[in-house]
Amino acid sequence: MRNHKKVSIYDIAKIAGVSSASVSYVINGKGKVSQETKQRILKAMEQTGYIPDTTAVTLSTGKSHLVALCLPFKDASEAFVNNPFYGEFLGYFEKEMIKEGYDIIIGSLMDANEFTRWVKSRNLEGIVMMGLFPSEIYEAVQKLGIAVVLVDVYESYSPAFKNIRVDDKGGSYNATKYLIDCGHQNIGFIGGNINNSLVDDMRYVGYLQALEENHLNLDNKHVYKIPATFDGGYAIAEEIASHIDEMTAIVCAADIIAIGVIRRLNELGHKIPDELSIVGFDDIQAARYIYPALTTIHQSIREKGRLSALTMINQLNENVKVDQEAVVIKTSLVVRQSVKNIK
Amino acid sequence: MRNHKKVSIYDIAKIAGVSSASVSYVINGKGKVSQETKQRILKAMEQTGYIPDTTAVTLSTGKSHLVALCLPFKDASEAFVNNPFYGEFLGYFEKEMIKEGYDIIIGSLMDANEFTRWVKSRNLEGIVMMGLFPSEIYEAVQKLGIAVVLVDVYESYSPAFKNIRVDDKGGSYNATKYLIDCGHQNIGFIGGNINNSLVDDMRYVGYLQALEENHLNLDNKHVYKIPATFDGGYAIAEEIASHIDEMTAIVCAADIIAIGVIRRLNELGHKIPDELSIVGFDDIQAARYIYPALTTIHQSIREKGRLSALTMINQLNENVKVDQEAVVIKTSLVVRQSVKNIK
DNA sequence: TTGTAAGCGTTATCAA
DNA sequence: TTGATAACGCTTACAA
Repeated sequence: MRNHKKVSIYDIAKIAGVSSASVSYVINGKGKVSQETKQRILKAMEQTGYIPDTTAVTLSTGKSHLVALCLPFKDASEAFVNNPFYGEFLGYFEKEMIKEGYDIIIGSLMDANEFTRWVKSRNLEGIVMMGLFPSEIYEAVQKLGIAVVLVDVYESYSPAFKNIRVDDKGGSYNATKYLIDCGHQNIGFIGGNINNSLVDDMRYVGYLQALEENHLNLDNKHVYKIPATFDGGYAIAEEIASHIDEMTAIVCAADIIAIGVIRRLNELGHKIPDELSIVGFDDIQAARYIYPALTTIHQSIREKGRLSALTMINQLNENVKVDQEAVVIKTSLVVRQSVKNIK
Repeated sequence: MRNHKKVSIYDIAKIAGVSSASVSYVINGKGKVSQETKQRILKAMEQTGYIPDTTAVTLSTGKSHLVALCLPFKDASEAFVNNPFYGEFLGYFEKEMIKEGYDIIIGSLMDANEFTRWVKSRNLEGIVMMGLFPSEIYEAVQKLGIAVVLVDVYESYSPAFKNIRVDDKGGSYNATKYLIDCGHQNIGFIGGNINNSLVDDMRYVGYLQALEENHLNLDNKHVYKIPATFDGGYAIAEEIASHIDEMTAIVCAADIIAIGVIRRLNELGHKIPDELSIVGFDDIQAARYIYPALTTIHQSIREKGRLSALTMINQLNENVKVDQEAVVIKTSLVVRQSVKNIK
């Protein structure tokens, strides 16, 4: 059927004049094989251009060296298109996993049954779930009994799940505090529902906390809840514009929102940051693209991806070092041009 | 070893009181199985929650239902981070492949040997290669004898490779023609090296052709070659600025370049499009984010991803319908605000 | 229509 | 230190 029958450990065993077991031993560095036979085997592998078959290994050991990255969208394309964040995360995550010999496949939002079938039929060794899924999915995942890493999730479903998060509250606090330090007193907030998760709430809480600590009033009129998309920001900007005299600054729970707001405000002839200072959260690439460039809270997607991978690998190797409940990634303020000092 | 030994076709065969072959038959809809036994088998599968093991199927049939998307970067993260385009493509491509039961894994730039090993050990059924790879890779791929789809590549390596491209020349022609129709006569060009491939050349050719057909002079002083990145565009903007009186418009071979140029020009206090009209190519999401929003040539990443998948599936099914050399995706002009009519 | 059994490429147990 | 051999879960001649 296939072109040139592939060479198996039997072939190389025959050539080297040994048993297939010995071949397997030298491949895996297990068992004790004399230097001499080892050399013969190695030479045979060389000659024949032997390539081990991962599929057979998987069938035999149950280890597929395959890990899934799951996104809470019906189509993964939805995620990748609307938010470059997912692509970047995938890139960094994959990079680390590949080093350890794992390949990544992408999963999307499916019902619990489908999900279970998929994971089992592929013999996936682990899954990282970004953002919030319906709770029945977590139950299903738990039953699977494989390595799980949750990213950007505050809800706790199982002590077996490892968590990677960003310091959302602290970041938002710092963003708000920065505005206050720049002399702003009337500061609004635009929150989105990022995956419907508590991430957004935490960012709101950070904002609130900064206001309180500085004895500033919260004016609920100036707190907006919208979809965390460019279009969401674009749309709410009209409303913002009509209240623009009542605030001097606004904090956005996501860059993509801020970008939409700024875009529309520009269109409406408002000057940023002269008429309104704006800070974002995330520091996506596009934050640099716009004018004025967006002052924002940087979260390292690289770190997120890398730590997710390391946490995963730790579990896969079953030599879990630290059993910490969650890894929290620090944020930092990136000052660009969307905030005016009005002191 | 594993929790609860998984149920195999033997288990369900026993329960149903038939042979494992019959079970396999009903799973695959092959062979003739009487309605009666079929029902018994189905019931047993139901009861036990049977889930077929893809790994075993692969080992037995050689079909892994796994396809690779390969990116010409050392780290795939490089691609995903610098250019949201790759993530979007992945999303759309994957969506179609999943419908047909294939999962996708990501490949990067490796040497030919590594590449071959990877593909063979995973029993990949096909690969799509986006952009230009070193030629030894193509030789290696050809030897593999699996389904191959080349995206955005003009060089032809093998008649066995299917090609998906965008009408780069035509798009660029239209962009330039649009400027001319708006009254522009002195039109510059900024080209990047997109994967070092001929894509960029084609876009240049389209620009040239429009100039020629309209008896406009090409002034080589106003043709720039830079890296196709935001920073590339940002950097060249100073130079552009110093010649801004000599041109009224400029066409950029990629949106991301145009965005960098506009960003810097804004910073330098130049008014776009009053002082300089700019058109891009690609229509990435960020083209809408900036102000003024970028007038550009739209290429449908969705179509690209979809057609790549369909072409791949066609080959995998070995019922290749049309043996066309290449699929060319049409482009369209998206008029936004970065071009001024000066007639 | 159904069953038997070999084969896919490994690993790993148990003897030798 | 080595070699037979069963096992992993499925497909598929071939025989019944």
